[in-house]
Amino acid sequence: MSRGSPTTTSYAVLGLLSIKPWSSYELTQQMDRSLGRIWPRAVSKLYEEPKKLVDHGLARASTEQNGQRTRTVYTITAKGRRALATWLQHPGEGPVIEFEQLLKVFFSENGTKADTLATLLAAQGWARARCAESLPVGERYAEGEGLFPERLPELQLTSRFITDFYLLVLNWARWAATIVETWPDDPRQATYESEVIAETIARARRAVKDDKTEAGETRHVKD
Amino acid sequence: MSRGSPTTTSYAVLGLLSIKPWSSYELTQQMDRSLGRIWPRAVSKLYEEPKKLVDHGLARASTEQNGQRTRTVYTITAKGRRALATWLQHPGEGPVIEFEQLLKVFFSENGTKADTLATLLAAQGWARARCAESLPVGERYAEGEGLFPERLPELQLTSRFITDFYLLVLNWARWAATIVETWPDDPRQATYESEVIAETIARARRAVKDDKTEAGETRHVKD
DNA sequence: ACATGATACTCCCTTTGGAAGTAAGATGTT
DNA sequence: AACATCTTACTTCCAAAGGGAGTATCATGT
Repeated sequence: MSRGSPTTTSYAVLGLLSIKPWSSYELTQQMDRSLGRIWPRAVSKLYEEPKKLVDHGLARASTEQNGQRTRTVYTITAKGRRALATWLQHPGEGPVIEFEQLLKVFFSENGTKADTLATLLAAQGWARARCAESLPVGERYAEGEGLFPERLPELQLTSRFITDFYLLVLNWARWAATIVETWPDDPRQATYESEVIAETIARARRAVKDDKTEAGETRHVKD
Repeated sequence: MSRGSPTTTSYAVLGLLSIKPWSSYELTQQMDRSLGRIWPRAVSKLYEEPKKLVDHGLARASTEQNGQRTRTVYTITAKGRRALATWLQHPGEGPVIEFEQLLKVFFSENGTKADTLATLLAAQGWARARCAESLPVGERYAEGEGLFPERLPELQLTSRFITDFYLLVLNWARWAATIVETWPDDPRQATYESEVIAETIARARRAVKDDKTEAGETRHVKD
């Protein structure tokens, strides 16, 4: 009656258990607040996942009583810690993105200029809302009051990616809106700018060729 | 015997049909080459989707014969075009990202410094490989030879986002590697830099506050 | 006392991923 | 010409996952 082999989601939950024991409700909350930004999972599945970990011997469950209510707390096992370490030995897959607003921009010619502008505005709003959610969390860490401060070496890396991703969405949507503003009302009559294409090609070319340059930090500091 | 209501994937396929009729195999190829970068879908589902469109009256199927082999070609209907236009009237959801390598960085303390560096190197490789795939496509468009050049007003917008996303992954992974290089062998003994946290906060703060600035284009040109 | 929100889950049905498979045509190699 | 390999053109199957709807109990607000 053993369930299928552990998935990446299994390891995500196991990784949280490596920090401390969590109740299943707390796990869903914690995923929603942090990991869900880079590995989003439905709540129902988050309740199932720890049970699978227990089946595999990677975690233990204990039940607590609060009046008529029970709460299940999960704790990582030594086998779980070893499994996590083994999982970390393989680099994992690159990012997968699903961007519905961009999909709509891709098919703009089937709608109106106003549709496209509204979509780009919504993308901007999305990015800002994400940053607005992140800010107080970051500020709490800066004040020395964030959760699990011993994890800040990792958190500084992951939060930088997440924030920059939001900024990418925001800046792209703003830039794209300046272009779509110049479109005629019928998107089918829009024209493109060869310099935009050329700039995009130049950026991709630099990435492919920049194998030898360790300029990452310089670039980031100077932004 | 009507299937469930159209999904975003349905509209993605319908959008491709709005450009021209496609056989189901061609649809899978085209998704793999272009739309799959921002709306990835499994091949098996891509074969199913056009059948659903036909069920809903949004497309028509016709069968062609090639020796003993048949091929099914799908064509959008007028109802399909209207449905697509209606779908475009609603802005859609912001991006969802699943980044397994970043998840592993998040749990670095359970592995070794070398694990983390390998993961960051793999992320760089991923980004470069994606740019290397995109380059010849972009260059073909620059030479005036790309597919569906009448769609270049849209393509210039979407390809910019996609390329900049790859660059984000590449530059972040390089920058993160410079930091992880300074870590001790045991990641649990690593320290963080408060300036990094502060910079991330500053970036998020600017995004939330920059409601009034239309600096998108300037920023992009100056990069 | 009652309403509302939070805690703490479960169930259900649809969508989706991806591996494995089948079949026939086209091209390459000997 | 025979065979191998790749491409075209799909289908099937089972596991993973999404998300809505639901139940029950505690805690807080009015």
